[in-house]
Amino acid sequence: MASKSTINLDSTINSGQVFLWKKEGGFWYGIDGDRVLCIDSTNLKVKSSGVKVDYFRESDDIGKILKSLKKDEVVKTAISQNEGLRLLRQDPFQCYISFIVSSNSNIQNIKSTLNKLCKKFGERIEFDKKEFFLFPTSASLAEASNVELLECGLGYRADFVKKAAKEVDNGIMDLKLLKKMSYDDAKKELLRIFGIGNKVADCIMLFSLEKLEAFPLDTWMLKILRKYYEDVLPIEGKSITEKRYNTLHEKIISHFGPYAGYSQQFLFKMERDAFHKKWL
DNA sequence: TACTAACCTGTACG
DNA sequence: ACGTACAGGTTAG
Repeated sequence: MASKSTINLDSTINSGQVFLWKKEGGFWYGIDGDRVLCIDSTNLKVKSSGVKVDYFRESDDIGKILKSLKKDEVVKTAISQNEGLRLLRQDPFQCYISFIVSSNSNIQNIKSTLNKLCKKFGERIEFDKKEFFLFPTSASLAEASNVELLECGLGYRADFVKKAAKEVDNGIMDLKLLKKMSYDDAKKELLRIFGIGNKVADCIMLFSLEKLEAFPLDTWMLKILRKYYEDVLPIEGKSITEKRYNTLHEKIISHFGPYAGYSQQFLFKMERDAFHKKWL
């Protein structure tokens, strides 16, 4: 079992998995679906405005997971540089929309757009004598006008967001159900959605749908694989096609093991930090 | 099937 | 001030 004291909040929040967090006077405040989370950075006490969930995945056997991950030397180094980095268990709908918004964008833009979406379409609540806007419901985004969505800075993704929200709102896309499905089946479902490709599907599955074998391959991860895994996991060609993505993913699972998603998170964090890339 | 251009926004740089 | 480069994944051709 993970002890909360082993979690490094700063590393965890600044690792590209969440966007709606801000630090104010020793406290981290974050939006997760229909609630606000507040975490004391020093003793990691969690206060929440809504239902409690295991947001920090404390029920994971992190000792066992880390032991498995450390079989790989590069990951072992990445772990030593980021002790306490953890995967989070996010609200599925927020995660689904967030990573659709993330496509072909960067962390600063994603954060800005998601904040605007919350402000325009989310419920306003007071928590800790501060004002917050919860993540919009699928219904509110499904009904949103194009103009309003564009005002949030979505650009051509406005169409993606609206259609994706509609699919959830009318029940055709059942995110809860995807949690119970296999990796392959859940992925097939997500890929139906306009605006969701391989990378975004893997992010949604890893961060909110209990698929620890998901290994999102973005430009950074491709860079990492070429740099450290040239011999074990060679990538043919310059770009990554659908077919290559799938065959590579299978090889990744057999190399990194069933918790490959955790490996990905450590590697991603390490490499972006090495290039001094900005987080939240 | 495989490759490539187009897509929108915000920021940084000259 | 004004253009140009760049960060990013998915879709459509």
